[in-house]
Amino acid sequence: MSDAVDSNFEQVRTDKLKKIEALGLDPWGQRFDGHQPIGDIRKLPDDKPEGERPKVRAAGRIVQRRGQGKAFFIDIWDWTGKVQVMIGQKQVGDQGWELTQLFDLGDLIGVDGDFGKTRMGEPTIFVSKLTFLGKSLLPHPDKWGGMADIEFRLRHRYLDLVYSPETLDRTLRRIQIVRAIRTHLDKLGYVEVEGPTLHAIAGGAAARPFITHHNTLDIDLYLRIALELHLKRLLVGGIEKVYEIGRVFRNEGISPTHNPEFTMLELYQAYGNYETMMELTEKMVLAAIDAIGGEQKRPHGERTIDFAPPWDRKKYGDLFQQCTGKAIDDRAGVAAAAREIGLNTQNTDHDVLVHKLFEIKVEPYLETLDRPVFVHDYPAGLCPLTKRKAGQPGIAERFELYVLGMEVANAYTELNDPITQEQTFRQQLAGLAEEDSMAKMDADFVRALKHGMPPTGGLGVGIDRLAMLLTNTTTIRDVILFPLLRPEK
RNA sequence: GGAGGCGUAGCUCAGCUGGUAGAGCAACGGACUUUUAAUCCGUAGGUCAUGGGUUCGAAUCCCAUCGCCUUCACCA
Repeated sequence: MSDAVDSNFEQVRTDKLKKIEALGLDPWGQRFDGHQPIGDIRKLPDDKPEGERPKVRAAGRIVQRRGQGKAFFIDIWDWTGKVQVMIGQKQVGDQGWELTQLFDLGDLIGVDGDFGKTRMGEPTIFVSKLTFLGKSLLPHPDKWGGMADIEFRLRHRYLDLVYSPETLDRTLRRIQIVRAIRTHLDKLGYVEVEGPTLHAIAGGAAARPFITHHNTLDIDLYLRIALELHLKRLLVGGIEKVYEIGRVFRNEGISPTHNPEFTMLELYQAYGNYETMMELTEKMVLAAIDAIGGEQKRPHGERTIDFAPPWDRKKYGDLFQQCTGKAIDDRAGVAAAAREIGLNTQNTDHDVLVHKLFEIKVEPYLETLDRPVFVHDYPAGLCPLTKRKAGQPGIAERFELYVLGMEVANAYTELNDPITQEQTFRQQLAGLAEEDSMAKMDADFVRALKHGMPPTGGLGVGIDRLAMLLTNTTTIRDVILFPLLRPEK
């Protein structure tokens, strides 16, 4: 961006600001009570004859202007809609007319007038009184060109919200989705809590944390990578149905489906298991869909997702057999299939090998499905902190919800056995690479478990990804208002 | 982090195998009291991301740097 040119535009507008002051007006505006949402005004009858028209008061941003001699037609925008206002020289007086000459695209104004139609049939506020509410010193994008540059839109999200209707729409729908989830869970008797964001030990997931520092205590702290370990402490404390919707931070790559900070729902129900969570997940997502219009067949990019219940449930092992032709416990067959596609089978755990094959052979198949599918009953080796199925020590009670191949939810029958938990912590630590060595034994958490945690069903949902799927958005950066960007130089 | 692509006026974009930087909107000056693809006449606006190099001559070719996008890897 060229400073010389910017300051030129800015200078012109600053000069106008001074002229507005010279008119005795406040160029930054004052409290302006009682204005009606433009969307509401647009619903008023606009076919009344002059004299019987509804009186209205609106406030908004000037987004388009058409001068016509002694009359101006201006479109003002607020977050509920857009409406044309007509400003006539006779109607607003000398001061109002002089002010009108000083308007720029982007300025904020308030209008009082009555609502009707012009001769051309356009719903219009015929202004009797103008109030100046705020000057814009920098030029806004023009309405016709719009905002096409992705980087420009991300760095000027405030403009994107005004000039890209889909951005505002998507933002509001995401908010409705989250609110519907909260309402649904509250109705079921879950309570929402707020766990700490600064952790002495970043646990609950396999991810690299961000490091920060507390000055007075003089200790390094980590931004949380999961909500899990504190919510489980609350289960020990008797809070039986608990959830948190909150930001977690993972110091990893950025992609259309990954932002370094993102919003997770984690939920735990004492005396439940993963089946409890499957039922809950389906109902909760359907409640969210209801909140934003209710269509269960939803477009997503080139595809259509059909959320009509009941959603399919497929066993991990069955999918594996279907897509690889090998039984999941066929050690020789799995190894052979792995070698066939160039995987190193030396010193690799059988279950780990199975999952690599799953990613390569099964996930592409899951991407082809246009309905959500619960994949359940995972190999126990993949989820050490999950309870085993009764009588099947090789199978863990876990499911993941896949939609178009995207992992949206992950749920477990949680391990509440502190002895196994502690062993697993130790095994993980022993096998960690140098760069992951910030992971530590969470002795305090194990101590909590030793006081007795109920058998529990637990669920995690990536809220951003769910919002993507429900709002037909293909990049996570468009469901997050301020995704991480490198700072401008 | 690897590989590819992109970066021209405030915004949206042209600019061919190297030959004096363009348009529309926005802006500025003037005209017009009912306009709605966006009235008419005129004016101004650019270190072509940044820094090097090749060349008589670079927005255009080469190298490096910065930023964004796509993709792979890691994850949710």
